[in-house]
Amino acid sequence: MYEALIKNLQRYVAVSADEAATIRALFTYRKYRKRQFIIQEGDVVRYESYVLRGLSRIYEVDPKGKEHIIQFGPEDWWVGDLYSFLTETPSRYAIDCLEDTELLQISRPDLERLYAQVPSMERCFRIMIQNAFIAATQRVSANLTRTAGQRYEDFLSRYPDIGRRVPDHQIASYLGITPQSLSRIRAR
Amino acid sequence: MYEALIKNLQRYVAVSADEAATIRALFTYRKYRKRQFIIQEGDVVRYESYVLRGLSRIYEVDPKGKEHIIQFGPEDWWVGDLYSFLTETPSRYAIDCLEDTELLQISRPDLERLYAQVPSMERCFRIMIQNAFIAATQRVSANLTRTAGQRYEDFLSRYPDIGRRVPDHQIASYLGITPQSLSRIRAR
DNA sequence: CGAAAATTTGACATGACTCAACTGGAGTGG
DNA sequence: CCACTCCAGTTGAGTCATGTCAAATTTTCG
Repeated sequence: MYEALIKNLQRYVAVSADEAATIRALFTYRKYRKRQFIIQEGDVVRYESYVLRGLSRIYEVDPKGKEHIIQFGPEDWWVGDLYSFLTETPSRYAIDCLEDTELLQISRPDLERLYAQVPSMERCFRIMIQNAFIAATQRVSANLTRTAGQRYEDFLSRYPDIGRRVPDHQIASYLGITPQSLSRIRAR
Repeated sequence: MYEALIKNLQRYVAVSADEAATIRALFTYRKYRKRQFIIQEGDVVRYESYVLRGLSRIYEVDPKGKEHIIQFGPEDWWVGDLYSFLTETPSRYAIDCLEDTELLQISRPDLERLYAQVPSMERCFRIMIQNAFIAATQRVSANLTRTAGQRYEDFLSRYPDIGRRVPDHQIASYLGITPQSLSRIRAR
């Protein structure tokens, strides 16, 4: 089951058999059920997680109790809260599962061991984070330049799969609008 | 003048005298005047730039001709468009100078040489991009959870310096509101 | 000083929100 | 297998924040 992770890392750097063994040794397999929390608000995040199977969501709860989805975590994505993970500070976010989910998790010390023992991982993670940064920048830009309706269409064409797997009100939360507004947009 | 760059890189990794020489050899110093373009929309971005002095803005122009500021680039920040830079694709963004600006620029081939000749740069850029990603994620989250007025206060307390250096209508553009709305928010 | 840019203000339009009610499935347990 | 509940989605009415358009005022800077 580590194969999916290793294949994914190999998109960016070569991974020898030895190195693959090190990777296998440092990541821990873990299963979560639908609705189960991976992280709760206020936890110090101890693991970054690669999604083998399933779907989760990272979200924030505002003072009025409303949930705002920051990101979905489908197969082959990473979920976690880098800020909390790196600073060992309580997280403002919660992560829970929209479907039964299987993860490969790595702790902070083990990630540092990984960088030390497999130097190409430094490059590999640099590239993966770079891609995540580009995506986050595009999302900031879309929030500034596009209407809610356009962002909804963008979302469906970029993540058709997620669009089929989650209820509309979760997508509304990701887009930053109410379920009612999304319903009206869809009715156009 | 390369000292500021090297000192900044040393926040994350050690840099030997030899390595510093390599860095000096691969970055090019360049000056821009206020209002001058560093990148124009449609350009393929050939350089990532470290800001030695001055202030620039990365922005996008929407179909109605309105400018939306994605990011400011003050001293010690990096400006550019990673997506265009990496994919050699025309940029959707423009970058121009709000003040006279001095940059240290590196091209894609030279950046690859830097990674090859100074392996710790792979780690250094991983960490810097990681920080940029965290900041971008926080901005996405703020757009979802905070009102325009709160985002304005957040901006002023996080970047008091930029708040003093740029006119309000540029901050409005960064916050995603009109100058008129910002003026009314300020009047509260 | 004078022109251009930035900011403020007013009147009005509009898009999204809130609150509320209603519809239609999906899942559950008797 | 049906009744019941729960949840997602839709729809309506009224409100509010922000946008648009226009003009007046202030500030900046050549």
